[in-house]
Amino acid sequence: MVFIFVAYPMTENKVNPNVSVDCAIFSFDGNDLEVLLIERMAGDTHMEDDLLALPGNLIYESENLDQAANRVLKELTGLSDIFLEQVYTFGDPSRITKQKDQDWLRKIRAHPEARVITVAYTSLVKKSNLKIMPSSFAKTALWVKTQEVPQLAFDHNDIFDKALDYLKQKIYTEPLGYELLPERFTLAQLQKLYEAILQDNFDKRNFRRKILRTNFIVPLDEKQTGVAHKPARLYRFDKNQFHQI
Amino acid sequence: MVFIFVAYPMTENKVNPNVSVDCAIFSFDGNDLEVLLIERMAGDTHMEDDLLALPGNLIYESENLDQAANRVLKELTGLSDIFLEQVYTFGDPSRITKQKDQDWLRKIRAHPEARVITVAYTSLVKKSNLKIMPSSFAKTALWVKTQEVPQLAFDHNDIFDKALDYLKQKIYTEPLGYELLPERFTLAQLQKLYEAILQDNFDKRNFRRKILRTNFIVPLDEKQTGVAHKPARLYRFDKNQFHQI
DNA sequence: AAACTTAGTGTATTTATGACACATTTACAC
DNA sequence: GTGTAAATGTGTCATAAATACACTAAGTTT
Repeated sequence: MVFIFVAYPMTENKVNPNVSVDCAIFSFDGNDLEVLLIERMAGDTHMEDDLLALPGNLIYESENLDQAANRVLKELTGLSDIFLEQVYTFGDPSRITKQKDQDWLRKIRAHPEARVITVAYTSLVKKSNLKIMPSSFAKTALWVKTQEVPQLAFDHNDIFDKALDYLKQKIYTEPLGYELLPERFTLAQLQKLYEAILQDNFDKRNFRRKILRTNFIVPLDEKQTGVAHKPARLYRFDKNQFHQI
Repeated sequence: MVFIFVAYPMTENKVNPNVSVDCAIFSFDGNDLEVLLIERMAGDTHMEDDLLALPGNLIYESENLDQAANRVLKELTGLSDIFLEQVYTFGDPSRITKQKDQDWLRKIRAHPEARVITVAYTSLVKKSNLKIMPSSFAKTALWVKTQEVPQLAFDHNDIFDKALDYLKQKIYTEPLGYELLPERFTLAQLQKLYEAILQDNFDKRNFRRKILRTNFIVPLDEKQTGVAHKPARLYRFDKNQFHQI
């Protein structure tokens, strides 16, 4: 039997050296869905006119995939304590064909030519709670409206699409707004969120009837203040209720 | 920087040496859902009282994940030309804790202690079309009713559960029966299939009305023959129709 | 010809959906 | 302080879908 020898630094994963995780993190600005992207860096070298990317990196040998996703997201963006869910795994040998991706990998990876298999994760977060602190090879992290996502690194556009599909499925059976809206919110805000995710428009009266029937939101004895029109009643989520819209 | 050296035979995947695929293949015997399992073998050595497993094996360096799933399934069971869909990826470092799994890996793998990350695939097949021909390390391949699945190798019970959940979701939006029933079938057969997948019972009249409204099955001018009761009308699928039940 | 077995069908009630318009409450400008 | 702008909040009707429910029909077997 013929053997070849490959060298790995101790700090790397020698068992699954080319498995990564990528995170599609969504937020809502009141009107549009947004996704968190990073500008990547190669050491100290600035990459001129580089592609934006979803935050992601290789996994460690001793951690499971969920842990890897949480760690990598934190390292690149500073976000932690986020409930990440697995979406899909991408492993096509041709994932890495763009010149800019190859240039970047050559500067940062021990095996830049290797096919990397990546497990995609997604989550929803309230922007207001967050201070984004890019580090590791992320020069900056920024929110981009989902309608305005440009060409991304690697196959990250495919990953982004898959994550959005996952969201659309999920909103039918789970009260997703909990992660995206402030603690107290109006029904108009909730409706805009559903419209942003499902890419549709609903009749206000019908939407309210349907959403209130589910019991997963409860009315409060409070109103908006400081708005130049009739103030809307505020609601909160009841996490113990399940629903099906 | 400290380097360690690891040896790999040329025929192995040195880039992603511990990534595998596992397949949960379902069939329907007219009453129950069944899943395809293998008895594994270590070279020529019979493993006494071993656990059954889902067919699965390591991927090659040059193939994508879908291709790997198709190849592995064919090598272990002889099944080919099957539409396999990705379900979920399992990568917990503790996936391989059962003694019998460790014994088996030691006999068959270059790196038996390595954490293997596995991508789960699923598909539906008509048993009638198939000749199952176990080979590679599968000693036998057998159909087991989903209600009677025993403890399996590795975390294959988790994989099986996830694949079944995937099926349940899918039957609401796609005419799954196409892959599981004979070309011409009765509405009673179709109903039993839905009941088997969704683990529920439906009223005959209501089921018929609902399923016929979708237009994805079309009535034929033929009847069952050789049954000791009123023969049922036969139907076939119209693959061009989509539905939502 | 009687018994057995599964096929095939209709109706009434309740619940959900979709379409649609106007008065109410606040802030602000004048 | 009156008028205007802006978004809130609400009800009904028509249609469609879901649910619950029981008997006759058409074959085979004995």
